[in-house]
This record gives sequence, C-alpha cells and structure tokens, in this order.
Amino acid sequence: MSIEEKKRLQRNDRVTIRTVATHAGVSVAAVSKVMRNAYGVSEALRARVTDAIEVLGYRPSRAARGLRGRSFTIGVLLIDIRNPFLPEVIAGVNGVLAPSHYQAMIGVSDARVQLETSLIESMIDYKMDGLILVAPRLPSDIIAKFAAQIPIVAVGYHDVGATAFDTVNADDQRGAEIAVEALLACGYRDIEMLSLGEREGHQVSVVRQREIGFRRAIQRAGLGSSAPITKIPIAPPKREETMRKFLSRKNRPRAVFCWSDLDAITLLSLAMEMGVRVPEDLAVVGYDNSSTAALGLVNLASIDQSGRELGQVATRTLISRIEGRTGAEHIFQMPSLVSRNSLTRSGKAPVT
Amino acid sequence: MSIEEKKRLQRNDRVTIRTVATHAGVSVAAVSKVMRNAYGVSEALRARVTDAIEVLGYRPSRAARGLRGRSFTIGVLLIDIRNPFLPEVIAGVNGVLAPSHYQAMIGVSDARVQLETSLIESMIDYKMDGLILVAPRLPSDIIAKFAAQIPIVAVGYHDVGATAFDTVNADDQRGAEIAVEALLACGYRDIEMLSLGEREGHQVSVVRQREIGFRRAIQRAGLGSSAPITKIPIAPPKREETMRKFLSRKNRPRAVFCWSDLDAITLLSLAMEMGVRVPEDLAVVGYDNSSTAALGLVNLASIDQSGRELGQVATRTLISRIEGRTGAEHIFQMPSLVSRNSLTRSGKAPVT
DNA sequence: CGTTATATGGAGAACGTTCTACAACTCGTC
DNA sequence: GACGAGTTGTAGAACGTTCTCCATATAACG
Repeated sequence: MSIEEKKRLQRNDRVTIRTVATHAGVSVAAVSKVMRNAYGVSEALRARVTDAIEVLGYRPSRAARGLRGRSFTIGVLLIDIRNPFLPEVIAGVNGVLAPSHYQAMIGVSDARVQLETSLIESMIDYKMDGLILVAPRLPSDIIAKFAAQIPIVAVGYHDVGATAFDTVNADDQRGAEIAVEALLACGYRDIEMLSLGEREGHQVSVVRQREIGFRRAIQRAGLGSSAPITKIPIAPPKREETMRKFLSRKNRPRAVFCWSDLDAITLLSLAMEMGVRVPEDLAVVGYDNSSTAALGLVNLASIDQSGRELGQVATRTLISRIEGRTGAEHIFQMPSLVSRNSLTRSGKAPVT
Repeated sequence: MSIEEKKRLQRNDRVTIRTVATHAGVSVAAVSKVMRNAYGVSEALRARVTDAIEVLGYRPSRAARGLRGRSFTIGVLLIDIRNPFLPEVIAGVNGVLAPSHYQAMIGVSDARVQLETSLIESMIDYKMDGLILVAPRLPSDIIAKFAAQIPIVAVGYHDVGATAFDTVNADDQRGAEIAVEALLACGYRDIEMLSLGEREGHQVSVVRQREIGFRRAIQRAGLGSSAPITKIPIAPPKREETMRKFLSRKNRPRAVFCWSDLDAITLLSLAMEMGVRVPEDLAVVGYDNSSTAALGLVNLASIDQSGRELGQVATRTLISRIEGRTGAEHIFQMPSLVSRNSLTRSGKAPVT
C-alpha cells in the first residue's frame, strides 16, 4: 500500500515533502524539521530523512515555502544592465551567496520608476527574504515604506539619515576629491567636471555626491568659488553632441573629471576623432575603473570603487539584517585612483 | 462587524484576496475570477471588484499564485553578465514583456554547470511560467528533462534536433562565413581564426558553430583543407599570453577572425602595444558588434547578431509555448557585417 | 513506584491563491 | 407550470510548505 503509493507518486507527480515522509516512514512535520534543522530530531531520524531526500531527489517548493516561511531568495534590483560597473556588483553578491543556501534573483528596472516599483512589489509578493537595490531611483520615503515589509539594503544611494534600511556606498565625495587632487598634482589648474544631467536634484545619487566632492576639492585648492560643471543629457543623441561641443570650445579646460567611465571613454573616442590629444591637450580622469578603461587602446585613468566589494558588503549586511539586526547601518568604502595614460604621458601620477 | 473586520485587516496585515472579497461584498472565488478574467462574471460584479482592488491597493501574492496556478513570471538564465552581448538580450526580453502582465527574473550562472542546474531548479520550484536559457552549458538531454516540467526556449544553443524545447539562434555558421568572405574580398588570403577553448566538444555552442562556418568558407575559397584555428584558453592569465604569442609568431597570418569582440578588442589592444599595425599588418573581424567595438578608439569590424532581437523573438516564442503550442520550433536569424577600420584603412568593405 | 522533567515525533491549522463542482436564478418553450 | 438551457455567483478542496501545540517515551529523582 505504502509502496504502491510511493511508486505512483514517483511515476506521475512531483516529489513533495509528503513523498519523502512516507518513504522514510515518518511524519511530514519530521521532514520539515530536518529541512530547517530545527530542534527536536534524533540522529537516527535525521539520517532516515536525509537518505530519503537523497534517494528521491527531493527539492522543496520555493513557492510553497514563500507562502508560509522563508524562501531563501534575495532579490537584486539593477537600474541598468549595460553599465559595466553593475555586473561587478552582481559578481560580489553571487560570490557571498554561493556557499550559503540563499540564491539571488535579479530584476532590471531600466531606470524607470514605474518598473522599479513594480519589480520591488513583485519581489515582496514572492516573499523573498531581502532586497538589494542598486542605485535605485525611488525617493527615500518610498523605499522606507517598502523596508517595513522586507529587509532592504541600498547600494549607491547616499542617505545616511535613513533609519528603515541600510546603505552601502563608496565615498563618492572623496572619490571625486582624489580625482581632482591627482589632476592638481600633475600641475593642471584649469579643471572641469563632466556630470550627468538628471531629472530631479536627487541628492542621494552618486553623481550628485561626486559633484559635491569636485566642488570642495576645487575650492580647497583656491581655484575660485565656482567650480565649472558641464552636464551631459541622458538621451543618447544629445549625449555625443554635448561632448563634441565641449571638446571644440575655445575655453576648453586643460583637464576634465568625468562622472563615469561610460562617458569618459566616449569622450576619449571623440577627442581622437577631433584631433584633441590626450593628455597633451586634455587630461581625463574617469570613474568606476571599468574593464574597458584598462584596455591598452583606451588607457583611461579612473577612480576605482570596487563594485565587487560593494556587492559583497551589501550582501553580508542584508543577511545580518534578515537574521534579526535592527537599526540602520550606513557603510562607506574608500575609493582609489588608478593612474593611466590619460592623466600623464607616462601613465604615472606624480607623488604628492 | 464586516466593517470592523475590514479595518482590522487594513491596519495590521496584508491585503489579501479575502480582504477584497469582504470589501466588495462578494465571494473570494468571484474576486479570483475577475483577476484571471475568467468566464462567468457580470459587468456589475466586475466593476465592484475592480473598485475594491483599486481602493485597497490589492496585489496578488506571487508565492500563493505559484502554489496553485501561474505565477506570471518568466525566468532568464544568463551564463555570464560581463559579456556586453548578453545585456542586449535582456533588453529585448524586457521590451516584449513590459506591456504584458509577465515579468522577468534573471539568474546568473557564471558558466558553472552546478549553479546553472540549481538556478533552473529554483525557477521551476518557484513555479515560474517559462524559462529562457541564454547560452546554457547543460547537455541537451538534461535540458529536455527540465523542459518536461516547464516551457523552455534556449538562445545561443544549436540543437535543431531538440523536440522538447525551442531554440532561437543567429546563424553562427553563416556569420563566420560572412566574416571570412569580407576578409577575402579585401584581398587577404592568409586567414586564421581565434576561437575559444572549451572543456568539451560542445557542438551546440555558438563558438563551435562559428568554427564550422569558418572552415567551410576557407575551403570553399580553395585555401587548403585545413583551416587554422587557434584556441584561446578560458582562464584569464593564459588568455592574454596566448594572444601575445599569436601576435609575435613569425608565420602570423595576414588576417584574423575572432570568435567574440570580447577577445578581439583585447587583441587590438595588445597589437597596439606590440607595434602590430591594424589593419596594415593584421586585419581583424570580431563577433557581436558590441558597443565597445563601435568606439572611435577601437573601431573594430564585427559581425552583428542583434542580441535585442534574439531576446524579443525568444520571448515571443516562449509565450506562445506557454499558451499551449506543442512541437519544437527552431528559429534562425541572419547576422550581418559591420565594417570598420580594423578591416580596411577606409573602414569600408569592398563590394563583392 | 509515583512524580516531574526532558527529549522526540506527529496532527493539523495556517499561508493566499486557483479552480471544480454545484447552487440559484432567469428565461424561453412546450 | 414543468422542464431544460444558459448565466452568474459561491463553497470548499487543493497546492506544498512551516510551525504551534500536543502526545508519547524515556530518564531522573525522591
């Protein structure tokens, strides 16, 4: 009877916790206990159950788990999958998660608030155990409201005042300062920043933080109180146009700090096309130290904020919150300069 | 009583289908019917229910849905998030899914069979509605076994014999032929291929297909029966070393077709470092037409296989299968050449 | 030997949906 | 006015877990 039932189940249907229970000759509750290694199971029982699990190839249904308890999944929300910095963060997340029983599921919002919201809601509806939001666009109070329903860590989101969720960031202000200091050390005095134009004045965004650091460093060097910042529009056709205009300006600066390698590399390409020599006519420092920047053909000096490390730290922070920590943590990491030929001919930064 | 209950529920807990039902004064089943717009609901009832849903801000639990019926989620499995070709595929998937009520959740396997398997299993365990596997490493029979449990479309996986799942591919054989034909048209006769060394002889992989196309084109041109193929090891340190060795070989060919822009761009960088002029000393054609290839600094001729389109087609194919189609489809798309300076000085390919 | 503490296993109620089967009601139609 | 057909709504059993009691067995102790 029990054997027949077993066979029938094995032939047709999914192996459920019930299949395992009958096979091992124990109750469903016992199997569940073993799975969650909860208190109150003898060694003998545990062995019987694990054997049955092995033999039957049982995998608990995440859907059912999510309905009642934990789902052992953490959601990662990426603003954009094309910026080569973001995959690094994912690599960090996966690295930490791999040896654990957690898994990452990724959603891509394409920088659209609408989609971002609905993805976060979906992840909550899946009863995921926690969320890592990478450079989210949503305002802080909305994120806080979500954080009441699920543990959240935001990466690349400067909001040290947040009490409902944690943040993990590179110190973007300091990163910008380091870039400017390097340019100063090379003797450049006429320095401009290429930044990203964003809809709102999102103070939390990494870009705004870099602007703040840029301004501070310029002023600290006594180079006038108005640090010039050119904003690059987000729409692709205008993007190149703005850079071309910048390169052909009569009062083009001697050096430029660009908010991201993404645009810095395009700038280098356009400079080559237009006959502007780098670094002789224009020195360039980018941000992110992406793999493309390291190519011999490109050779772009850049500020390195290890995305991988950011991902690792964010994951550990999230897990500690899932496991009961309350009270927000706000973690900062120190970026560093990677000097290359776009800074000086030799590629070496002068020692300060 | 009913009002009090409503209030209590609203204050504390999640808004469930039951909350909506009591609020609208109908049964749970009725609400479910409206949600799934099933047969047998009057306009009046539908209106009452949709109103209640609106007012309460009800969102069905994906976890619970998954337990019983559809979850309206499709899983995408990426082998690697760093190759800039793959995000394009995601963009295509998201584009098709956006207006629908489906959502994509992405898993990254980092080319590890172990992780790939467990991610696929997880997605099944979440009762996702279908899977898009991008360049999976798993053998065909294993995928077929999974396909018995969930609709599957494989992208970048050449297995036209598969009956259990669909495939969507660019014609990689033809792509390689086009590359060789372009090089021939430029007058180069001494052509070699840089390919990727893989553990097994995975005939299904895009790389192998490109090798087949390369060989055929070379033989068709009457250039000897043994088309020379150099394999690049997967491990990063050896990777550069192999390319350096290739570039410094005495019998280095006049032209090279590289399996992917990823390596072609590194090759260009090394060539510059080592004083090998492109295209005067060595002409190069890559594969994927990645955004980096288009940069002025790089200017790499490449075979374009629109990843975005691949993603779109795969998604439509998957949805049609989810909605009942049986019998495998195997779809091919035609790649094309994008000529740039790594092919000829002018960047234009001669007309054949 | 009776009483109490402790360790182990199980019954069964959730969780929030879907969906089958059926009840109730409205029309025609003979 | 009885009967079938069609329409609209509902009750309630799944789905596969988790987890709170509760029952039983064993040990400890006076």
